[in-house]
Amino acid sequence: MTQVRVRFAPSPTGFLHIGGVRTALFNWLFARQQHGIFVLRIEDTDQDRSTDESIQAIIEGMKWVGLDWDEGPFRQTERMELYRSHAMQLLQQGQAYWCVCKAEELEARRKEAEAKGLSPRYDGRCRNIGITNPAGDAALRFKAPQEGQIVVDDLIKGKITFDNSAADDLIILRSNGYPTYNFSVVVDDALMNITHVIRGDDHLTNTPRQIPIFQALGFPVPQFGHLPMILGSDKSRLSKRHGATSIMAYKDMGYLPEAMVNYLVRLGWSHGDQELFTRQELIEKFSWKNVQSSPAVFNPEKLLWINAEYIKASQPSQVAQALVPLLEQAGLHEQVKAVSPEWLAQLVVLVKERAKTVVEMVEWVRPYFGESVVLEEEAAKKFLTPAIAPVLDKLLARFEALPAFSKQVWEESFKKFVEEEGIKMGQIAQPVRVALTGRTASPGLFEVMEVLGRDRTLLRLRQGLERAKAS
RNA sequence: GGUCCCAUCGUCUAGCCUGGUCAGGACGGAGCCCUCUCAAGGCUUAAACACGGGUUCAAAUCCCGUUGGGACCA
Repeated sequence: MTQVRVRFAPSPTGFLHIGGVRTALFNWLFARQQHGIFVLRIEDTDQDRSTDESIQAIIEGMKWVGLDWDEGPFRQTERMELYRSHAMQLLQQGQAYWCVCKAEELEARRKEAEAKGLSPRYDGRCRNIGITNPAGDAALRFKAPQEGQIVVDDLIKGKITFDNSAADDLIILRSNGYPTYNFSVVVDDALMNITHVIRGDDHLTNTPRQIPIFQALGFPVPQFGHLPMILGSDKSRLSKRHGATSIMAYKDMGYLPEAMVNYLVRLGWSHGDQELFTRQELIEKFSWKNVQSSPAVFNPEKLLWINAEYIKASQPSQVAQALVPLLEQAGLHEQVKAVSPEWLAQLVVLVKERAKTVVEMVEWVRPYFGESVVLEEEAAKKFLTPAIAPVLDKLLARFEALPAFSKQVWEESFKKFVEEEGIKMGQIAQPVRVALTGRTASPGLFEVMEVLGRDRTLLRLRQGLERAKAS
């Protein structure tokens, strides 16, 4: 068996789109499962729209989601000679011919054909004239087969039959010497020994145009697999109108790369009822058979849920790593520097089941930096009242009598206190919570105390007490 | 316009190949429980086979057609 070789071939005309990531992901999973090769190829023949920043964006995005490639990145602009020489080969073999029809003429004839209800294809005017040395502008056209059928046995969609009578003699080399898309892909896929061409199904109808070119060039025809598109909520092709489409935008919004991968692969692929997969599981369980042939609507809510699942299940230290840059962005640069990675991980554990994104986590985690805490005015007004001051005072005295912090001991002491005072847990919990965190919603009180430590817990309780007396 | 693809809860999907299940799961929604708040968690619930014909004892599943989406060719 020959080794599997697949490729991801984006054009660098903007950021890396999540649809592109999904296509890359399916290629990558298949390559890893088959112990094959994953090639990254940049399709930058459209020089007006291609930029180096976009190439960087593609690389950055691929790295973030952990899709590593084995060969490349290759750039088509560095391979122009290959396209030209293979085009010339076809010319010499009589499988391509010069066409001197002007663009305007073609347009006019196309319109005419359409008006007559014919298909708007090239009429083959130059096909048999045998122009050898075109004087002015000339494009090279491929002599497409005129009869018979092409059957594509698609990995995802199954057998698809195309009638050659509808095939067009497409241009392979423009009059400016640049190859056209359909030609350069074929040359690249052939020369790179790609065995499985996995791409978006917007390329499905290009396939019967490309197969004869492989054959004319004398290369084996690869297998094809066409992935359905990702749609927005209104079932139109996913675009900015539906929200962020750049993969890196999701990083900035606090999504974990593994969560993105898990969500994207489930968009169109399934393994029974399983929703969450480790990367290793994906590699093992992936199969074309279970790839959906119909398009899928991108659902941000489910992505959010998966992200929350990953935040809960990931190594706290790993989440902490993703959290740090966002904390710094939020102006906590100094505070972050002052604490240990272990304490940050502990902090993550404290809030991880409340935050659905790392960005949300920043807000949850804010009160635990610094000595005192900023009290939310409304919370303080409601819970730190003169009425509660005596109770707080007594509780404080009790805690102060405890030499060191122990979650278990402090919790017991607290509960005993509540009992002895004849009050309800709920009556005192909220004032304490507000004193410690400044807010009415927080993790469990004793977990909070543990993260704060004895000194800060006592300090904040004291400050809370002052505030309660003063109001 | 031509060619091709697609069609199960609002959404992602299982089931389709090899007809027989109360059409299953998940997100989201609703309700209940747990509870020091907020979450998380647990339980319950509403919600779908696009339509029409066939084939068959029996069709989401096989066949034909219709409709509706989409892609490509410019």
